Amino acid sequence: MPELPEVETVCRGLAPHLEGHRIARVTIRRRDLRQPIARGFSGQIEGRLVSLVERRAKYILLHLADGGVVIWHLGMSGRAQVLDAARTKQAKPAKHDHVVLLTDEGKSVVFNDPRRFGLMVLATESGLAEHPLLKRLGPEPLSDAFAAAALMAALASRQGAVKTAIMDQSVVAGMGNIYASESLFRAAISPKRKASTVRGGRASKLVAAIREVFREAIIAGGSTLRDHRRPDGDIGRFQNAFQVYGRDGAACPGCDCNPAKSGGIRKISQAGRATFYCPRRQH
DNA sequence: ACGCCCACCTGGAGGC
DNA sequence: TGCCTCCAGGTGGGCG
Repeated sequence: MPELPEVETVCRGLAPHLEGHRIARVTIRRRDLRQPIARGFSGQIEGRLVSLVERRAKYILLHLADGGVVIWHLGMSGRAQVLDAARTKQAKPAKHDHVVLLTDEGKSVVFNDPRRFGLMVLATESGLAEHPLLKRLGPEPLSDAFAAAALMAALASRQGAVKTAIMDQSVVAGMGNIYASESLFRAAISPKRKASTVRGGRASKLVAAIREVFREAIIAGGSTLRDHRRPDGDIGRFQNAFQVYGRDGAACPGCDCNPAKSGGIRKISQAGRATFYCPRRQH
């Protein structure tokens, strides 16, 4: 499920309930996620103060005041839900609720993940940048480090398709399958174009398109196809703004190509993932 | 080093 | 209703 905008939305929803608060108790109902939750995890978290909630790529980082960091990934189907004190008291765990963080205000933060592709591990603040999960991540697309020159350099040696390349987390941190198609559409670049040929004006357009799509999607609270929810339970709205994703057979919103006359949005498969694009508009 | 294929896991949708 | 197949927003290991 979650790509950069969804994870950003989750972080912003969690922050008011966690920052400046202590984690009073940790309940683990299943440890066998993508990486197993370590035996000592609860003991190392309980009683500690959360100083900052932030996102890096598709990871949620819960910084603890005394030097630890919880690295949390939602996988494909993960959700983070905040329950207020009253609901925490009466709530019985739902199916696939794997971890519950109880705060000093009596609220709970619940990690629910049916497919268990997510993970939650404890790292140290000092070793964070070199952590195996984080050390190969590329620049944050909404930061100044993500510029046309940097993107060009990252793509220069790549012989494969640009769509597959920008989904590599070392190229664009936080990119995922939906926003890759949407960004390439906005930049009018074919997803099949060889990555190394995205240079100059095309690279600049792609950088701008990626930034624009992510910014708009964050404002919309992300995209809800099935699983994504804000921590308060609300769904995102950006799925209503998709221009190509999931719209194969429809007319392209950027040109007048008629689906009945072999125009319209096409669906293809690249590296095993669905890609949507308009062959008339994107080159 | 890169690129492709697959596995990991559950559940929803659609066909018969 | 039930069974079967396919598909899904991510990641990384194995292989060529």
